[in-house]
Amino acid sequence: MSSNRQREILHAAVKLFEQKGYQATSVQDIADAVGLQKGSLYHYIQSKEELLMQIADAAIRQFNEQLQEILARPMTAQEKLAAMIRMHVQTSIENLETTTVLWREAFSLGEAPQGVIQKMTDTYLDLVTQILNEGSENGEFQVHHPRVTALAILGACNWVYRWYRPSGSMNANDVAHTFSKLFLDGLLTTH
Amino acid sequence: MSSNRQREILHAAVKLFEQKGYQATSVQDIADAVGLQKGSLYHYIQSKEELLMQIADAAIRQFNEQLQEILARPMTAQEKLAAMIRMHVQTSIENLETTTVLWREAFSLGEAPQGVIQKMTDTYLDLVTQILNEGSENGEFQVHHPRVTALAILGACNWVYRWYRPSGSMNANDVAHTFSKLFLDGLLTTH
Amino acid sequence: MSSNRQREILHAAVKLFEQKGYQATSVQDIADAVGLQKGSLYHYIQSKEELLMQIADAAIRQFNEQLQEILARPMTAQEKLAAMIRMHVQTSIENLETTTVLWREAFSLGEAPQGVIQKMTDTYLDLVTQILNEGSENGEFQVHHPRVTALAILGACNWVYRWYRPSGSMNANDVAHTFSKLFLDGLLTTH
Amino acid sequence: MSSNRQREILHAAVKLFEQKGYQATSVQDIADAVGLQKGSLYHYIQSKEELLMQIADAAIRQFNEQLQEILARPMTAQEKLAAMIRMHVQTSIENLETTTVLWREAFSLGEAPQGVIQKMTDTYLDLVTQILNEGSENGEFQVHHPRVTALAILGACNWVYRWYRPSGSMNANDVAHTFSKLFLDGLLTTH
DNA sequence: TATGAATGAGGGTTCATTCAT
DNA sequence: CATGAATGAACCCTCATTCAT
Repeated sequence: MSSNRQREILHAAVKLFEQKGYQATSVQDIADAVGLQKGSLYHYIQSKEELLMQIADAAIRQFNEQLQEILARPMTAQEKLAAMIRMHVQTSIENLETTTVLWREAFSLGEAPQGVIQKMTDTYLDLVTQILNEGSENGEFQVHHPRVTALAILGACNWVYRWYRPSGSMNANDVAHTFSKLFLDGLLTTH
Repeated sequence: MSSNRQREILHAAVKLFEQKGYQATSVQDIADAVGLQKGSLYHYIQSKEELLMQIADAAIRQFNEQLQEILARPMTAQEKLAAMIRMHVQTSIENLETTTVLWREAFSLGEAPQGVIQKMTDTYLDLVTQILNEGSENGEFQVHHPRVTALAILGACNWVYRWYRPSGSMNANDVAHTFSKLFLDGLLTTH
Repeated sequence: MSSNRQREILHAAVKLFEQKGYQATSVQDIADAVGLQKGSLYHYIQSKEELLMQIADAAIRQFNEQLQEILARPMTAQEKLAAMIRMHVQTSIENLETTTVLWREAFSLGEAPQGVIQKMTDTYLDLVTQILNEGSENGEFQVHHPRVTALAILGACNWVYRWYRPSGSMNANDVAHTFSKLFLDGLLTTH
Repeated sequence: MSSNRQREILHAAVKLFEQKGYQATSVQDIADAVGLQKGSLYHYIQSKEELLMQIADAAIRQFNEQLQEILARPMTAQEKLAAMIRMHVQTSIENLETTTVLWREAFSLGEAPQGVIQKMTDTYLDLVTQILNEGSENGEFQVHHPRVTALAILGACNWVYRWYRPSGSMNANDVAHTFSKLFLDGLLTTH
């Protein structure tokens, strides 16, 4: 179904969308990157927007699937949260280009496809909130406002694409560890 | 200097850039919004990009100035951090459109203006990091990695524009309070 | 009639038309050069095209008037031709900007004003041809085809604006002398 | 490489640039002339300016190449000069539109492309000057100032596009002959 | 006299997409 | 499968000119 060429094109699109932005990337740019003529691209894609949609969909889908797996494992809430953070940061960093496109460019999608992405993002938020509620209920966590707390954690994680550089001294584990400590223990020394 | 019309135009641009995105907003759209001919706009602006730059510049500048004020006040580190979070969330929410344009659209700027914005954003990060270092040094905080921690806090705060809706039940204070509790106390009940 | 301001404007226009060309010079450029607003210029001029017309008209008119004077003087044909060449080269060089505008930019005029300039140019050609005919009739000259010969002489003279630089080592007299020798004596040593 | 359409477009551009001038000719005009949409032109050209450059470049190049050929032939200086004049006048007249664009419109080019044309024009001048020097050295010519003399001859020849009309009674040979006589023998009967 | 806001038409260029070959 | 010609709408921006103040 998804031929080599199609994967090539998708990959080129990710790279270009990340570098120049979706709108600033022309179909010609993508064609050049895979060594095809502009017109020939349309044997493989339906539209430029569909390309963006595929990238964003695959990206958010991966986050969701991995989180589902974590939730299915028998762990305490705090272990689940730490695992979620590690997974999220790691995935973001390992697929920095894709993640960038997801969070920065998906806004350029039309209403309908954007709604699809939004729905999956909402689901993801629900799952994270669920971890917090679980910890709250079993006494592990004190959560002031689960949904907003989940949004805070997700905000921190999803902001990573904006500052993380592979050339820097930190790896994904370092970042995840710092995040986990912050969210679980807080900053204060006096508890 | 900044006439009524200029402010009108800026305001219309903020609104349109927030609604449709910078690239999808045409100069014609802005002209229509203020009741001018397309060409007439150019009595007030130099270019569409300059308009975006002005918006982004004013936005990040306001964040910086307010944070400077907070830092100048005689408070403990944890008070400063709470104040910073409250200010940041409140400003983001009160100027939701402007903030959205700042974080979502500034990427469309050319290299040079984007660099200016980036520099101010970096300064802001430095100031927040400074609060953490201060708290760390005087024993108030235990900070695993100050810079990454600052980025986590900023990520959470800057993500607000993506989910906050004025029509919802939460106000800025509610959000800020939840954020502060999370970052200061952490989630764990067992300390 | 022609106030100081009007002369100022004309002068600025000549300078700008010479430097950037008529079409590439905006009314704003001229306004800037004289320290007025674009709109204020129209108290002094009727249109940008009229400015060009005035410059071209004055330029060709001066050539014609000076040639008339020469023709009225009691001289041999060869003296008249030499005088004409000296006058033409000198005037071209002394008013290099104006002359440049005349020959290079007048084409941008509309049909009617261009016709006026053309008529005066034709008259000038007639007067030069007349010198040649005079010399031919009285035996001073051997002229193969008076009109074409006149056009050759005028071509040489009118080309001067394209290569003459005041910073060079030649002055108008040097050029005129070389031209006269060429046209009167020819290049051949064997006569 | 240069398809039919490309030649068609070039030809239409020459015609329009000659008739209306480069600046007054819109891309729309050219598109209309070849029966394409404005945007479709850009499959064949890079820009309007590039079109002008191509025309001017080809024109001056042809003059240079033909002069090189003449210089390579074993002839006396006076024969070379006569041949140069004949070639120049003939080429100018046979390609009257192209020649007109070269001398009248190339000024509208940007600095860089204009410099390229200028360099080739300078080379041409050098070659003509070389003929004069040759004749001067071998005693055929008496040349007062070789470079200025060459400029006079070129001025006369390059002015042709401004007055020659194919509908007139003169052909290229007539003009060339008159020019040659003038430059070689001069006007005076008394030598 | 001088301003500067406003016009309105036009400028060159880009681009996602289609389609006959 | 691949091409590349063609579309047609939209893009940002410029500019000579007018006119109320």
